[in-house]
Amino acid sequence: MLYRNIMHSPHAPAPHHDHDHCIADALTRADALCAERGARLTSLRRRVLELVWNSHRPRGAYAILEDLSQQDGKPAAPLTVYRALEFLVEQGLVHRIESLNAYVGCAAPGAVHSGQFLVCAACGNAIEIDDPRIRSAIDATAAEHGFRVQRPTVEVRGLCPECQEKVP
Amino acid sequence: MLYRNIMHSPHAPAPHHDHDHCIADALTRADALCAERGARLTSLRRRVLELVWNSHRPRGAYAILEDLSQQDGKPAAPLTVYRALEFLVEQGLVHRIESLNAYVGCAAPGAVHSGQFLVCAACGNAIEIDDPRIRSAIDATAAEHGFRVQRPTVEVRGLCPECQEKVP
DNA sequence: TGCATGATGTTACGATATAACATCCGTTTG
DNA sequence: CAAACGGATGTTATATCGTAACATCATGCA
Ligand SMILES: [Zn+2]
Ligand SMILES: [Zn+2]
Ligand SMILES: [Zn+2]
Ligand SMILES: [Zn+2]
Repeated sequence: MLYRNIMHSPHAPAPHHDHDHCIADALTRADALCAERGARLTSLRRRVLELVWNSHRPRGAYAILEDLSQQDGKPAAPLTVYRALEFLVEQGLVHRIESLNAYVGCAAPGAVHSGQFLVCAACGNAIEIDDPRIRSAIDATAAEHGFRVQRPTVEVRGLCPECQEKVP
Repeated sequence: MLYRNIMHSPHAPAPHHDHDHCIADALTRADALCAERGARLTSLRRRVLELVWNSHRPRGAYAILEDLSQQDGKPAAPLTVYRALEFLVEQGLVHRIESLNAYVGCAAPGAVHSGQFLVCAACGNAIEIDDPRIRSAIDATAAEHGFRVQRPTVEVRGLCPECQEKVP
């Protein structure tokens, strides 16, 4: 069913995209990547990944926990979700947005990239980008300071195109 | 007394700098800036700023709270510190490090800059930088996406020069 | 002096994250 | 097959981070 989830995520990065396809695609790629690596994408982890992909808005661990509890009828414990998220982040299937304490599906798992995000303050969508200029600028300035880069965090808070029209 | 605080902050960005001077300088600039703006740098806010500047390591709100409580003998409430920090961040005297949920003194208050940090995973020091290449790369890619930038967050986790020598 | 405004105190609570230990379950191996 | 092993999950409790609501105090001004 095309466009089904537009109701669920009214501020998607591409406003009229088929988000069901985003989800299905993310799960398919996750299956393939984990199989390839011998990582165990268990039923629970796969369900958490699906819940993270529920929209393009970063979701808090406790929000995911609620979804999970509703699915199962019985309430789940925070650790259940945190452990699944830990696995998914390790595998590069999910990114943590530090400035929101929340998690969002990776747009390009498997590819080497450093996780840069444009986070809309109005609709909450996080657009993942991978701008080599940002990365090389970071690498250059780090080198000048003799600093060895492990994990760069780039999170740009602002307004996405759709939300600029609404509140100009 | 020169070098006094080397004991207190053994991993300062410039290993042998006079940190007392950092603190005094930060307080002097804060006084001047707030006077200039008509902002009220009260006794409490000034003390919190001093505690943030205790080292170059970002400190959590509750750590600052403990210091404050010890100074006064009586325990302070979290809100006391959070409100002071809110003021200091608004005035650009302190930055919040999102990836650590912690606060660090601004190296160049008053000047326009966007807050970029090299955060050492070993010693915990946060070196503040303001690389125009990073900022313009962010602006460029945001423009290409039609995204209006409000507040860029750049926090690079890695190893500072001193800590690379210790754990190569 | 009395008032207005902003700063601080007090209490309670909400949100985020992890520690410690038990149990389950699929795989390997004797 | 049975025993042993290791990773995944369940359970309970607790640590850490942050804010709401309301009272009180301080400061400057009419
Ligand atoms: Zn989508
Ligand atoms: Zn990604
Ligand atoms: Zn938006
Ligand atoms: Zn600064």
